[in-house]
Amino acid sequence: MSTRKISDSMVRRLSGYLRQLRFLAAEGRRVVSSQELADEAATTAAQVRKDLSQFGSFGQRGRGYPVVPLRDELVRILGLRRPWRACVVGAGRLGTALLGYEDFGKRGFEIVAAFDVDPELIGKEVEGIPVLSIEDLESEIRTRGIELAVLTVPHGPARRIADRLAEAGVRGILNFTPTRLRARPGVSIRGMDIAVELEGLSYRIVTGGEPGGNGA
Amino acid sequence: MSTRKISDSMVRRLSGYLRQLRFLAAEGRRVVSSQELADEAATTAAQVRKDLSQFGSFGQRGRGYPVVPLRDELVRILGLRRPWRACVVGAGRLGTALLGYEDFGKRGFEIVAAFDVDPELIGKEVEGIPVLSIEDLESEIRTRGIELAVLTVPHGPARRIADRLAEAGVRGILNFTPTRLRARPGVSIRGMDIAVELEGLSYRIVTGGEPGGNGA
DNA sequence: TAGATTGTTAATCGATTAACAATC
DNA sequence: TAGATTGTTAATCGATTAACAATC
Repeated sequence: MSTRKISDSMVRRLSGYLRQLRFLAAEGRRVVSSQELADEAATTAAQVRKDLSQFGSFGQRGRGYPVVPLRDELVRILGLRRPWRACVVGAGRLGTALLGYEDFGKRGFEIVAAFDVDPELIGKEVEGIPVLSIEDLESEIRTRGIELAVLTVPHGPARRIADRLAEAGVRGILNFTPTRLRARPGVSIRGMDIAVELEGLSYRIVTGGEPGGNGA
Repeated sequence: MSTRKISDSMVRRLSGYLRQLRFLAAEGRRVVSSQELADEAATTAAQVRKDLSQFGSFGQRGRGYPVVPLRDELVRILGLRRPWRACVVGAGRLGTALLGYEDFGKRGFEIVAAFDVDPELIGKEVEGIPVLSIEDLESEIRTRGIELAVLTVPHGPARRIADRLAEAGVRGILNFTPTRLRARPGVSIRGMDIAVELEGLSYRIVTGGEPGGNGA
């Protein structure tokens, strides 16, 4: 199964191809060229072909790539054939906003619970999702089969809660806190650090460059 | 002034060093080694020294880097000496959550306005920030001297609004929408794409790797 | 002085780009 | 067949790592 090492930037590009393929499939398109995929994902046709060829030969020379089979292939590669069970930890403003983020479902991520410390919230539902006590974090994660966590707690408890999530068997954490989490074996971490991105924008602007970084 | 080309990943590391330097300065620490900065920013001591040496010689051999001067140097390099005037476009759940995100101010970004289409919201204040009509986007941006925009509108209008922001003279856009914005000369763009990051997590988990990507 | 740690050069590694034969 | 476009190899480019002389 051709397992080279795949860089983060390549995985991001694969997400971009998948998004475009889903769009084209919905429109009924049958075939797409590497050039067209490249345009949407802000890369080059050569890069698209190189990326895809890591996993097999999905296209037809002279014709392009068949939309639906390639989409399904990318869904398989990215591990999205079945939905992931996820929770939001921290039902504050940001957490609540994310509970209502409808694209989660569309993209294969099912939010099954939220956790918070606030007694006012615990036991209620927000956006149709039950808010549970963070005291029961470990047991609820186990009984509900939760695999991913979106972390939106304050800086103070962030590390400790990340440790508890790892302990409870969560496989991945999407970290919206301004806290750098230390790596834990068996747990993948992705950071969404607003301050870091804003500082990146600031740097690009003052140096007069618009190498827009990722273009997402 | 040493102007090599600086990669996005390097700018992200610089943000990480800055964060740690601010923390150390608040604690009263005088000196820090490349090794200590590396530990916090999830990189290596050699990388830290290489990164910093792009901009000058800030350390003392045998002693390390002086905390406050290096912090100030990074503030200067990243363009953070004066605060950036920013707005949030789209005062829905996510936009509102971001309006209350206190770290903006601490890190040198001042939110001076929000924009929305909802007549219920227009004219009110949310988190002490005035919500203005998106009809007045261009004029308000100009009169209020807004330089950055945080985009949290739905997919539908995202491209058009990004174009209007660019037209009105905004220098940078932090894009929380699931829409890929096309580059515009003079406007830097950073994407915070939740779906892309979740798919990245998914891939890392199914391939059993925890090369946690960024660790933010 | 002896120990520590930077700044910088050279070596390595990995990712991107270019080119083109294969083939639809 | 002629034109288009992939898959793949080779060339280029850039980023990271290692090593060590300089020097505090």
